[in-house]
Amino acid sequence: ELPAMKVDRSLVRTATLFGCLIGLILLTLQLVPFLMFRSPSVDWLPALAGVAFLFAGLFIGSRRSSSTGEIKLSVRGMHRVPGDAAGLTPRETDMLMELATGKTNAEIAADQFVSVNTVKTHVSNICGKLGVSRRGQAVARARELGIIE
Amino acid sequence: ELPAMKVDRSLVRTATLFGCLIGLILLTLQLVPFLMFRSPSVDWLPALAGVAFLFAGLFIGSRRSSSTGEIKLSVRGMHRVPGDAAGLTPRETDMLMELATGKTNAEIAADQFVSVNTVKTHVSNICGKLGVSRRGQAVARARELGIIE
DNA sequence: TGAAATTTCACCCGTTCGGGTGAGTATTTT
DNA sequence: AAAATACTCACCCGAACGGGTGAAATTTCA
Repeated sequence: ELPAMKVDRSLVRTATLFGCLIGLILLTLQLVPFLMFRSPSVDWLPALAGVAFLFAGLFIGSRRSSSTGEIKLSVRGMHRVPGDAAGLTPRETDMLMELATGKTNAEIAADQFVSVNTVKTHVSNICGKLGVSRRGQAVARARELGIIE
Repeated sequence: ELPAMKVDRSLVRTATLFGCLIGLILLTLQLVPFLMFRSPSVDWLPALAGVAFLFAGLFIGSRRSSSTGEIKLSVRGMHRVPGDAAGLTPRETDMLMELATGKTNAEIAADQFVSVNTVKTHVSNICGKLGVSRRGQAVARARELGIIE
């Protein structure tokens, strides 16, 4: 199998934000004069490019799997992450990293672009797999197992 | 100043338990024949020794300050512990160690022989000193600062 | 392609946590 | 001895968490 394209998670996030921002800016630059000054001369090419950037950003951002450091759409297979040893799925490992920083479920949800309920489910599953009952214990256990740091 | 008598925290706990156990055993060995067989010949010296051991164990156990690794009644001064750097008191460092294991306030309270309210106060103060708002963040921050591990 | 695994989300309910306030005791320092 | 610091405990309330159940969409893999 091909080696997965390694991309830093923060890099992915930055790319996502920039993609969205560029898209919005380009879009705004085209829409504002049109709406404000009734200017009939609108270049639709930059506008379309803006929309494209926007969706590209959203697309990449929504599919990023940060724990593996890979973008899902790049390659498949070869997912050997620390969490595997404990039977954790890639997504669960993501959540575990967030847990280790002491974030609330709401904060994790915002970071990972999912709902609070989803985060709760993941955390619950993590606790089950690590044989603990609370998030704090999960972090401590994960450290013992070498999943973290 | 005299150097503080260094005593490992688990050692202190062990000493406490053994003190209590020895006291109870000695006491039982004297009381059982007395109560069961109405034996009038009771050696009171071992019995008293048992009581002494018992109270010694309870005394040491109740005053142990585990974070410093010192027994409070030993010496005073010279309290240089990791937590000092962050302005944490010895007791607060104790609590921090407990926090890192993911225990609940109730569990910590039981371990440290204080009330749940006391634990809450300590945790709250720790969070304040570390500039965070939740216990999970406190643990993460403490790790960054090298207070833990 | 079809079964298994993963990821996503919702709702309820009881427990735990965090923030604030106040206060008494004990220890250390000045 | 007085002041400062540390430790202890209590109560209230809103927010966060944990446990359980159910379910649908997606992805992975045989």
